Parts: sequence; C-alpha cells; structure tokens
Amino acid sequence: MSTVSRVLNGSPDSRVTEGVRRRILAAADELDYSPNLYARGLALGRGLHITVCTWSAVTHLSAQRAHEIHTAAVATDRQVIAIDGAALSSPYELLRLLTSQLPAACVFVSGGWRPDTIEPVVTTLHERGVYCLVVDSSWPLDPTTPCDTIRADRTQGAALGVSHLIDRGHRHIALVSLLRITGRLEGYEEALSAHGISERYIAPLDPDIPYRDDVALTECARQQTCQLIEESPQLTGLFCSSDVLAVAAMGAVRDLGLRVPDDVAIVGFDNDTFGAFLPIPLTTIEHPLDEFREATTKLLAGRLDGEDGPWRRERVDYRLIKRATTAIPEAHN
Amino acid sequence: MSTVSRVLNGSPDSRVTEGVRRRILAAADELDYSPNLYARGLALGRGLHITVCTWSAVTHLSAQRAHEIHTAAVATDRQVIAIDGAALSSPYELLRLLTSQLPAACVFVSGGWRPDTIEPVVTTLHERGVYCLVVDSSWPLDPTTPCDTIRADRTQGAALGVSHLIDRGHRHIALVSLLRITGRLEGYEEALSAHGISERYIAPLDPDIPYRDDVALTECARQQTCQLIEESPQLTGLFCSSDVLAVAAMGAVRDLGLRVPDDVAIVGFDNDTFGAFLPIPLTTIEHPLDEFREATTKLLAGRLDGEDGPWRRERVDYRLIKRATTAIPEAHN
DNA sequence: TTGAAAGCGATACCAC
DNA sequence: GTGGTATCGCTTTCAA
Repeated sequence: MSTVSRVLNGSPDSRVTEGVRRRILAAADELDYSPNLYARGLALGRGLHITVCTWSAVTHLSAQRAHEIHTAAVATDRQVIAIDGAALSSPYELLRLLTSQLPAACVFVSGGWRPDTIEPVVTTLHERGVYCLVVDSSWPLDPTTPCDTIRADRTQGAALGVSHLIDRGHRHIALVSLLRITGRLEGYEEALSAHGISERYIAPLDPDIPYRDDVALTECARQQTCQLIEESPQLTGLFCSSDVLAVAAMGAVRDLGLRVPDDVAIVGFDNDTFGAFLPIPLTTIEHPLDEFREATTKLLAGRLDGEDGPWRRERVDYRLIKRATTAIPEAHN
Repeated sequence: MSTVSRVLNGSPDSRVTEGVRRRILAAADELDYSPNLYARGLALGRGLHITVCTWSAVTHLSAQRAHEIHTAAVATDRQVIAIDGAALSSPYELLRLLTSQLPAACVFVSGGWRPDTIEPVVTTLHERGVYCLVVDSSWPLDPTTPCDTIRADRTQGAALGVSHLIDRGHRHIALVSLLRITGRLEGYEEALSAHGISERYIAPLDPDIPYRDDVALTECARQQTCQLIEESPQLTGLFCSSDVLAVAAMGAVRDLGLRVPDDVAIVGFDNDTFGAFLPIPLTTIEHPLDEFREATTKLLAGRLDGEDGPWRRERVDYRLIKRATTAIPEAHN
C-alpha cells in the first residue's frame, strides 16, 4: 500500500495524517516488519547500499577503512556490500559485480588499485548514477575522473621521515624499501635534495620477493642493511618503508655491534601497533587515519544527501611519530 | 524470457537446443548483459549472496577470515555482503538487516559474538531457509543450534602455551592476561593442574581498560609483570594472552635487569607478524588459519550445494610456534 | 490525504 | 524444447 511506503520512508512531502502515521508505525513494529531489499531495489532501479571495494581486505589499513565506511553506512541506515579485490578473478569481474548491484555509492579503498583499472569503472558507474569515492589511492587519479578522492601523498610521507633524520643531524641516510612501493624513493630523493645532500644509499629489496611474504622480505632487508652499513660505515640514518622492515634493520644494526639510536638512527613507516612496545620504541610515520575517516564520512554523507558541486580532491598528510630510535644520543660526547 | 533464464543459469535439467543456447550466450555477451540482482532476489524470494557478520571488522583475524569467505564466494560466483558488528547500533539491528537481505548463507565470524546473541538469530534465519555457519566463536554454541560451527578451543590454546613452559622445566609460571578473554585462565589452570603444580601467579590486567586501548593495556601489563616478579622472584615463566602483551612483559623483565629466556621464559599468543622479528624472537601460539580456511570453504561450498546431514561441530587446534623466548638457556651451568 | 494500479526484471509454472 | 504469463514486494503516478 502506498501510504505505508510513504510513512516508512518518510517521503519528502509526507502528507499523512498523524493518526494514520502512528497506526502504521505501530503495525510495522508489531509485525516486526522489515522491507524486502530486493523488491525495493527493483522498484527503485538501484540499490540503497554502499559498496566498498578493497584492494585486499586482509591488510590492517584496508580493514580499518572498511570499518569507517560501515560506521558511516549505519549512520545513514544503509547496508554495505564488500568486494574484496584480492579475491576477484579479473578486473573485468569488478565492473560486472558492480553493475549487477548498482549501489548508491561505491568506495574504492586503499593503495593497490591502479588508476587504469579504477578510472573506467568509476566513469561507467557515474554514468549509471552511482556516486564514487576513491580513498587513499597510491597514485593520483586523472583530474577528470567523475568522483571524489581522498589521498595522502606518499612522497610527502617519505620526505617527512627523511627530513626528520636530517633535522637530527644525519647526513648519510639510507633508504630500505621495496622500490615498487609508491613514493618512497621520490620522497627520499626530495628531502635529501632539498637539503643539498647528494649521497644516496639504497637497499633495493629484492623485487622478486612475492607479495606479502613478510618473512622473506624481512630476511632480505636484514641482509641488505648489513651489507650497506659494512660498505658505507659513514651511514648514520636509515629510513625504512615499513615498521616491519625497520625491525629487521634494527636487527642488522645489532648484528654489526652498533647501537640504536647512538650509532644509527631509524625511522619506520605505518605506525604499526608493536612499534611503541619495542625495546627501543620506533620513530615512524603515521597514516592520518582519523582525517581519512572524517573526510570519508563527511563526503559520503554529503553526496548521498544530494550535495552537489565540483569533484573534490582532498589531501591529508602523514604525520611523524617521534620515539626512541631517533632520539638525540645522551650527551656523552 | 524463460529460455534465456534457463540458459544463463545452467538450469538443472537444461533441455535447450545447442544452437539456441549458443545464440543466447552470444547475445548476452554482446549486450554486456549482467542480471539484475534485485529482480532475481525478488523472484527467488531470497538472495544468492553470502553475508559475513564480523564482530569487529578491524581486527586482523576477522579480516583474514572475511577474506577467506570472499574467496570461497568468488569460487561459487556469489557476492558477499559484509556486516560489521562493531558498527551496529544494537544486536536487534543484526536480525533486521539479515531478514531484509535474506542471504543464501550467513557466516558469523570471530570471537566477540556471544552465544546468546547468535543463537536466536541463527534459529530465525534457519527457519527462513538460510544456511548458517559460525566460525571461531569464543564459546561453544548450544548443540541444538541449527548451524555448522568451526571452533578452536581457547582453553586448549592456553594450555598448550603453559604446558610448553612446563616441558621446558618451569614450575613457577604466571599468567599475564585480560581475564575477560575466554579460556586463558582455564587453560592455565588445566595445564598446571595436569602436572600437579599448585602455585598460581596471575597479573589480572585492569578490567577497566577500555576495549582496544592497546597502549593502556600494554603499560598496565608491564607494571603488573614487574610487580609480580618482584613479589615472587621464583617466577621463571610467563604466559601472556597476546603477543603485544608478551612484548610488554619482556620490557618488564628487562627493566628488572633479568634476561629472556635465561632468567624468565615467555610465551605469547596470536603469532602476530612482528613476533618473529623481535630481538629475541617470540615463542607463541598460532591460530590455525589454514585449517579454518579449509573447513570454512568446504562446509560453505558443500552446504550451498545442497549437501545434507547433521550439523557439524568441527574443531581445529591451536599450534605452538617455538622461538627464542623459551629456548633452553645455553649450558652455562 | 488516501488508495488503486502499473511497472521494475527475473523466475517458474504450464501449456504448446 | 520453447515461450507466454503470473508472480515476487515495493515505489510511484494518478484519480478519487
């Protein structure tokens, strides 16, 4: 019955007698009524839910972001469909899934998505009336892509870490990183150049290490760091592309009989939980999770509420967390 | 058109001429046809998707499990709807969301769900024809609950860790744990009793520490461990309910000028990534993720395929990962 | 202000 | 084997 629909959806110009209204709500409550999602979707020609496409749902960061969106969704009484990119058989699959769902909004989360896979999907979805939001992509999207984006500039993050080492007086600074990680090398270069430092020391972790094989990666980092320091004993600073790598690098420094931070200072990346609890708490770069959350929630809520305006390209910044691995050595000069 | 439907769904007794079949498939391909989820759901009276209800989507374990289900889903060409328990406003909300979706299967993932919230939901869903699977609940469910379950027995996990310390010759062993975590205390008791050890040393981490405040928790663990060892210097073994706590406990041991593992041996829990990379790699208890995955995938696939039979109560076991924090001290006796 | 009726797009029954 | 047709539950338009 149409009146019922009007009441239950709080239709815009709800011209319903208060008495009828109350009776309907009471009945719905009594019968434990819950609307059939499919009928509604069919009538509306689209879903009311938000779809979250994570590149890989297992990483902590993705999970964290997905959670933020769930929270935003509940706030607007919407369901969430999750698509786990890592489980997809092909990028084409993504578009197929999305068009057969046709959500109200689609959020692409996290770094792995490449612009060339996302952009066409976003374009198609936008044509079909789906609002798209891309959160934390590693690479900037084409400015004409019809969606909002929220990004932290990876180069800024890396530069922040390296600059901190320079501030602490270090001049011979190495980069310990998978070079395939976006922005690390660029940030390293940028910070050193800005301070007129020309020496470069790079531990290019084996590019053949399979994705997510943390054990192999760490072992490799340890070896390469050892070798790097032996070859260039003037090194006093290490910037590592993750906290796990930083722990490995600390191991290497210990192996060589050197001390952290007195002989070698170390900066990690990610602000992983364990960093604060290490014997020598780790200085690291923090992802601005709260800013991501805030921007995500605000954009989603606004756009789903019909808010118009040009596509936003929001930027949030990484933050430095100073801890003991870059402490200035006690004055025992 | 019915024939089209028959072809596209590979209907059971697909009595369709090969020529027609091919033409339909070709047309579908050409038109880039993707079936409307809502129409299908409406006609079928239910969804074809799998709903995953995580207690809290942000923890690594939940995310990992959710990923397994995504993978299983893709394998059977199903979509996944995720419900993040942590984002729900009330437990009642859960049932409302689920009945308005009516998935083909519903998987409850991870420890936080209490039997008394899950059981009625499962029962209702089952009445409506939804297959339910409960993975890794902290507490065993009522045996009559109409669903399959896969559990690792938390008591077994804790007992495993404590027994290992006993095997290593320790007799004065402390438990460092939030007591609200299921099974830790029981496993501790069980293992000690089984070896006729009567001494108990417990650091009952402040029960008022807010959920997921790792920093406060760790600080508290460090202090309490310190105090415990000072009061009972005969202590030589610590069993901690998580790897993060174990790191804090190691800090306490260091603070007291004692050595790990020579003076005090430590066992953690979770096999977190960082454990292997600590200066003294951490002995810990590993969640049997692969067994969970295997059992989950098999049950889901089978049941969705119409497999009948009594409800299963599968059990998987935690595993001990031996590392340096419980190494037998070099023979310098 | 309310209700009747026409879809939305797929499925499944039932004649052909 | 194939295709017409009622049907699923809800929204929306249009008359009453």
